[in-house]
Amino acid sequence: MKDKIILIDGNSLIYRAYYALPTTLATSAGQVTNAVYGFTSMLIKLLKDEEPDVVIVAFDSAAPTFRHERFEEYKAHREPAPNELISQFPLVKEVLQVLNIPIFEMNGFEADDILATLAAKAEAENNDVIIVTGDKDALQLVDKHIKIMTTKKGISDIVVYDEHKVKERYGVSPKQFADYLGLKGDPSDNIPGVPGIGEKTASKLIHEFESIENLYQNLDAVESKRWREMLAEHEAEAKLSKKLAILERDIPIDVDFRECRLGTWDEEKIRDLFSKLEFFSLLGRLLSQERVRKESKTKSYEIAELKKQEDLDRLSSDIARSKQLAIAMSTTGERSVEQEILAIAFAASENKVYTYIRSINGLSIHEVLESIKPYLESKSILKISHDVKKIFLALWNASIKPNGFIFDSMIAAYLLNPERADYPIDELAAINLGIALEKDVEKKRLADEAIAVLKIKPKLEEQLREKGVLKLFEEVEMPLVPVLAKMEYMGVGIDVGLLENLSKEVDVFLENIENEIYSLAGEEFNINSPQQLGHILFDKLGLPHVKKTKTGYSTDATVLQKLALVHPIVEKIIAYRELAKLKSTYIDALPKLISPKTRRLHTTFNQTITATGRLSSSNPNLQNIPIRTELGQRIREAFVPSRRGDRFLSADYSQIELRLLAYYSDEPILIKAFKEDRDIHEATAMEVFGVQPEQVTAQMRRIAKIVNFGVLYGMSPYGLSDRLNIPLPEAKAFIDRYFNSLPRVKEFVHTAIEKAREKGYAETLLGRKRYIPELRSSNTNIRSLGERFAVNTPLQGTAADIIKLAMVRIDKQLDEKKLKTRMVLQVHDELIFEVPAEEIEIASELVKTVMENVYSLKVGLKIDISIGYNWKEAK
DNA sequence: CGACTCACG
DNA sequence: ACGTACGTGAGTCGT
Repeated sequence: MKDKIILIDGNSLIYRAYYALPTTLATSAGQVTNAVYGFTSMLIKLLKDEEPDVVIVAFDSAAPTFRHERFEEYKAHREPAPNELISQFPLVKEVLQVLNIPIFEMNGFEADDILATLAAKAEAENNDVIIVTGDKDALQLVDKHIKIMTTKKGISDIVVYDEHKVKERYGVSPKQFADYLGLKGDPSDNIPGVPGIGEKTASKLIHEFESIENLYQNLDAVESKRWREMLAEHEAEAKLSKKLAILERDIPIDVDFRECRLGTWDEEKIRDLFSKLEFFSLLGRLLSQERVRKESKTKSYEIAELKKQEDLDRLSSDIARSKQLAIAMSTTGERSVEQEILAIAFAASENKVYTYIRSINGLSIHEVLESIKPYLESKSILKISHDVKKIFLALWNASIKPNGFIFDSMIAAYLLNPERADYPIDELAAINLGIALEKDVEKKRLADEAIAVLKIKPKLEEQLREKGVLKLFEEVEMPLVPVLAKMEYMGVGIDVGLLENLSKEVDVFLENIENEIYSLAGEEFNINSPQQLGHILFDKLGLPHVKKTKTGYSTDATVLQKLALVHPIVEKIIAYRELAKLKSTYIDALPKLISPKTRRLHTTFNQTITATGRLSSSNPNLQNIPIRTELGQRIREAFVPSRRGDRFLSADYSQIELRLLAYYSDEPILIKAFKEDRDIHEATAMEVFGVQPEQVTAQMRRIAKIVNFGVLYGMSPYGLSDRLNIPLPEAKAFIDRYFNSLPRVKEFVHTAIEKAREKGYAETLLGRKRYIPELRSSNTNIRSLGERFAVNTPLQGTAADIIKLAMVRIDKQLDEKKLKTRMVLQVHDELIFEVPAEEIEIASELVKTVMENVYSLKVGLKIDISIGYNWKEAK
C-alpha cells in the first residue's frame, strides 16, 4: 500500500526556527523555547496540511562524519551553536516522543544522508515522499515521487520543489544538482567549489555539459577564457566539492515504514509537555486536528435543545438540584449597550447541556431567559463562564439582573499568567482538560464551551490557590467585573455640537499651517508621512539628523524639538502634528463612536490585557483623552454628564506610585516628605542638590521629577541621559548622587531585582504576579529589560490593585446607600463620577474616604477631588 | 500588517 | 559594540 511519508531534517529546521524567531520566546522559568516552538508549529502545520501516514525526523550525529574525514575544512568555519539553541534539542526530541514520531540518528552520518537513504528506500517501496529541510543540497534527491519542501526565509514562507520546479529555479535537473553545487560551492558548509563561479555560471555550465566530469573532459569547449582558467586551476576542488555535496543513499539503515506510521497519541503526555513548554496555542491547534477528533471518543455529554416549555422546566430543575450553572453565549452588537444574545448554552452538570439558538429554536429568547431568570439572578446559584462581563451586558439588555457569577475562566487564566495576549477558552480547554472544542457548528461549539468552563473551574481554582492569587481573584478581580460592566453600560456623555465646531475651527488652523509648511518646504508633500517629511527635512532642507529609525530618519517629537531652532519649518510641523493628531484621533473620531441607542460613549474596559494588572480601555480608548495642551483641554470640555445639572467628580490618587516607592523602600526622606504632604519632587531636589527649599529652582525640580519617575520605570543611565539630554557620564554621576541621597531607594531597586530573579516573578502588595523570564536571558539588553520590569511591576501593579479594590468598595457603598452617583471612568490613578447636584457632598466624602482607606500604607494615600460641569473643569 | 508617531497614566 | 526608560490604544502610511 502506498503511504505518504514526510522526512524531516531536524537540525536544519531547528536552526531555521532559532534564527527566525526571537529568543524572548521563553517559559516563565526562563527556558528559551523559540526553536522548539517554531519546529513544533511547523510540524503541526505539516500534519494538518499534508495528512501524512508516516513522519520521520533525522538528526545529525554528534560524531564527525565521513565528510570531515575526507575534507578537514568541512563546516570548519561554522560558529558553535549558542547554548540557548543547544538546550532546545532535547526538548524537540521530547515533542517528537510524545507524538510517537520516530527519530533517526546514526554515528558518522548527517541528517541529510539518513534522509537520502530513507527517501530512496521509501520510493523503492512505491511511497510518496516529502523531505522537509532548509538545506539546498537535498534538491538532488527530487524525483518522480520525492519532493522537497523548504523555507525561503523565516519559517512560514514555504516552497515545494518537484523536478520541474528545480529546473525552473536552478536551470539544472535534480540529478545534476551535486555537480552544480560542486562548481558553485556552498558557503554554509564551507564547500569551496570553483572560485569566481557563482550561481549563474554554474547553472549555465552544468546545463551545457551535463556533469563536472564531462565538463573537464571538454574543457576546451568552454567559451570564456577566464572560466577555463579558473576551472583548470581548481579541478581538484570542484571534484571534491561534488563528492562532498553528494548525499549517501545507501547507508546501513533498517527501516520498516509500516512500523513508523503515526499512531494514537497519549493526550495526557502531550498536555503535560506542552504545559511545561507553555505552548498553549500550539496545544489547541494540535488537539483540534481532525485526526485527533476522529480517534477521540464521542462526546461524553448529551445535548438537549430548548424547544418547548418542558425543556425549560427540565433545565430549571437541573439547576435547582446542582446549584451551579455554566453559561456560554454568542452575541451580536457593536458596543456594550448593544449586545444581543444570538445563542446560549447552559450546563448544570457535566453530562448534559441545554442549547438555544435564536434563529432556529421555537421559543423566543425572551421566553428562555424569563424561565431561568430566577436562577440567573440568584446569588446562591453559582454561575461560571468565560468572559462574564459580556454576559452581564447581554443580560442587562434583556432586562435580567445577573448575580452570583463567581467564576470567570478568562480572568483566572489572566491572573495565572498576565503576559499572554489573549485567553481563548479553546486553548484553556486544550491545556487543562485535553479537550478540543468544536469550531464550526455553533450549537456544538457553545455546548462544548459550557462543559469546558464547568470542568475547568476546579482546575484553575486549584492553580490560583497554589500561586497565592485566589484571594486577589475572589476579592478584587471577580467583584470588579460587574463594576466595569456597569461603567461601560452607563457610558459617558459627549457634547457632539462642541466637537463639531471645534473640528471646523481646527480645520482652518490646519489649512493655514499646511500652506506655510509647503511654502517653507518649496513643495507640497504629505506631512503625515514620516518618510516624506524626513525627505523634506533632511535631504532637501539639509537639517542635521539627530536620530534614525530602522527604516530611515526619525521625525518624532524629541527630534523636532531639537531642530526647532535650526529652521522655521520645524515649529510649524510640531504645531501641525498636534492639531492633526487631536483632530483625527479625538475630535472627529469620538462622535462616530457614540451609541445611537443611548447617545453616549461606551468604552470597553479590558481586564485581561496588561502585564502589570492595570485596566486598559478601547473602542474608544478613554484613558488617553488629551489634557496637556490648550486644544486638549477643549476636547475635555466636550465630556459632560448626561443628565442636566449633574456634575463630574474626579478623584485621583496623588503620586500613588511614588508613595508606593516610599512604602517599599522605607526611605525616611520620602516618607517624611509624604507625611508632611510636601511637593515630592521639590523635596527630592533639596536632598539631591543639597539645598534649602527656597533655593530649589524650577530646573532642579524638573530634573528631580524626571529622576523620580526614572526610578519607577527602572532607570538606566542611558534612558536618563536621553531624557535629560545630557551626556552619559553625567547621567551616571547623577544617578549615583540620587542613590547616595536616597540609599534605601537604591536598596529597593536591588532587592526588587534580586527577589524577582530568585522567584521568577515580580509581585504586588496584593499578590498579583508577573513572570519575568527575561531575567534569565543571556542577552544583556533583554536581561536589563527584565530588571526594569522587576522594579516597575510592584509599583505600577500595586497601584492597580489599590484602585481596583477602591472601585469595588465604592460601587458597593453607592449601591447600599442608594445614591444616584455613577462611576463612569477609570484612568489608572483617577476615578470619574457623574454626580447629581444634591449628592456632591456625600459622594465626595464617600469616594475620598474609601479611596484613602482601602489599603493602609505607612505613608498614607492622598486623594485630590475636584468637581465641575465637564471633564476639564473637574480637574 | 508592521513601522512610526503620539495621546494618556 | 551595543543602546531602553514602565504600561497602554489608535491613526496613518506604505509594502
